[in-house]
Amino acid sequence: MNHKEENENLRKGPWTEHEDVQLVFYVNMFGDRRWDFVAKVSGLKRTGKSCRLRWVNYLNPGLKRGRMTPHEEKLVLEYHSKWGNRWSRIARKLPGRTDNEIKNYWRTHMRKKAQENKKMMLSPSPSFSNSSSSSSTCTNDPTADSMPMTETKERSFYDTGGIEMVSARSKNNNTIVKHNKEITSDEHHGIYSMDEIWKDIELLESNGGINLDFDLYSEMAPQIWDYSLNNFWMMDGGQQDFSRNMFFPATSDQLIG
DNA sequence: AATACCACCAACCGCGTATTG
DNA sequence: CCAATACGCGGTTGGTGGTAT
Repeated sequence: MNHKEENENLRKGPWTEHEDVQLVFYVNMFGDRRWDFVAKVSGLKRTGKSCRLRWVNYLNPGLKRGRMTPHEEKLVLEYHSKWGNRWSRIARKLPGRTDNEIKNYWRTHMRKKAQENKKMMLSPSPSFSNSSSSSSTCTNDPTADSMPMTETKERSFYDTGGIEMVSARSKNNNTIVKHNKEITSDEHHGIYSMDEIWKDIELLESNGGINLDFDLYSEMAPQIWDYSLNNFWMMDGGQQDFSRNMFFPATSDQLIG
């Protein structure tokens, strides 16, 4: 198959449960690193990039679900004031939260704040000191309208600096950040270790080997979803012991419901 | 009941960086 | 050292469900 045909066959848009099951299975098999390989070998008509994103933002069992707690909100504000839009870096400080989640949260949160601020500007009140939110005590007010918009590129209204932003924006600094990537316990919190994965694979193999051709959905899915329903995601940050759980997420309905 | 609006979230895209051959 | 490929990050968009009018 040539590249053009491959591209034409690629799926986009929302993931189906079937695809999720398939991806989870193959990530269990091969780990969450070689995404192009996983994408190919799984037979999913998705790019490695898309697979990675789905895993990182949704299927990863270490993820927390539900609303941000006040404490998390505070942390987001705190770290954002330090680092600016370094979402992945901030996410590392909030176990179970993804950069995407934090970014989305910030966007809606800040949009609200910006609107509140505009109102304040239009009808200034003597009682104005800080906006209603419990948490915005950081030195550089993260609300959009306070930010300069006249740089080489127009900035999004919520694109703020943060103390380290100036240096962090330079290429060199970026590299340094990556090389010195802090490996904290946060990063490993709730993540199924490779050892455990390989153990599982060994187990599978010892139980008659792995048959990649079987119909994953019909063969695996019922047990997976049953299991996940009863044991997996716990909403609102209840005690989570992911390491004891297998890797499978709940369906969207279960997550919402 | 219909619709308009808003908030939230999943997913895509482009680009820079890291890795590999 | 260089080019190709893969990965990761940040910005943006589009869909969906809930709420207000």
